[in-house]
Amino acid sequence: MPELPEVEVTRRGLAGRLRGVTVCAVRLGKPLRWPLGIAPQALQGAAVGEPQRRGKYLWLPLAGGAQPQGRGGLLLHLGMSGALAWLEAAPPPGPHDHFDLVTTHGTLRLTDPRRFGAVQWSPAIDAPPAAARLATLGREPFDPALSAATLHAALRGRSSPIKSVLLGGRVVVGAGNIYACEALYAAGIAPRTPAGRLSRQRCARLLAALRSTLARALELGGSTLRDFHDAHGAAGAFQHEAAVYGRAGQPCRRCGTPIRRAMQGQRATYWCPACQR
DNA sequence: AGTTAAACCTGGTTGC
DNA sequence: TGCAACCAGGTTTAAC
Repeated sequence: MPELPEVEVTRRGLAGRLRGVTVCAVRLGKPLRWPLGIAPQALQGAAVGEPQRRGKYLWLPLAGGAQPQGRGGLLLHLGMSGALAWLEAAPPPGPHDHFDLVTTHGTLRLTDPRRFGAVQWSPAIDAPPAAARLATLGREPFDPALSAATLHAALRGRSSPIKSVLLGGRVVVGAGNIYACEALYAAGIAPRTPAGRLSRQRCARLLAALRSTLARALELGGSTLRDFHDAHGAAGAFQHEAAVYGRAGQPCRRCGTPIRRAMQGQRATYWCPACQR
């Protein structure tokens, strides 16, 4: 679930709450995608910093731990079904609670039924292993340096469908299956169009559509299909506004043509065959 | 190098 | 009702 808007909503919900907070303990549940990479007790006494986001990853800085190797931070990913919660009084962990950062002021808890999520310690965001995770990521969608011209140049020569390229995150990060479908609809571009065949003008439309789609999702607190909740337990509302995602067979909100669904690279793609060319 | 398929997991829904 | 098959927000690895 968690695409850029959901991760950013989570970050904003935590921002300001972690100031002056110190780690008391780390509790681990079932294994997640990656090992933590450090002994949990080494993080005891570390001061928690402000969370940062890169793509769909969160970076939580830690400083001044009881042991010098505690310095660094945690790289977190919510996977498909993860959600982070800030709990001032944490109940005992449930069967899907796989990571607790217990602090002096509350507990940061990762709940993730499918366990595609991850938490990994790294000595710095630009040192391994975090750096390796982030190295292949494309541009941030709201990076002012990302323009229609740079997007057009990055897509040149690529034969993959534009939908797959958006999902890949190596050109521009942030769009997952929901927002890739929605942005392509807003841009009027058929998802199977070879990426390298988009004109510069269509790249401009796509970039604007991606930005407006993600911005609208941020306003609505993201999308909650099932598992996602922000740091304070609130669900998102964007799913009620989706124009194509999950609407196979229903009429296009613009022209009435039934929305189509097809598998593309092992993922379901939704589009309007009349509005998207 | 670029593209595509399969794998990682659990739970909910659908269909026989 | 029971059970098998299929589907789901993402990334990583292996195999063309």
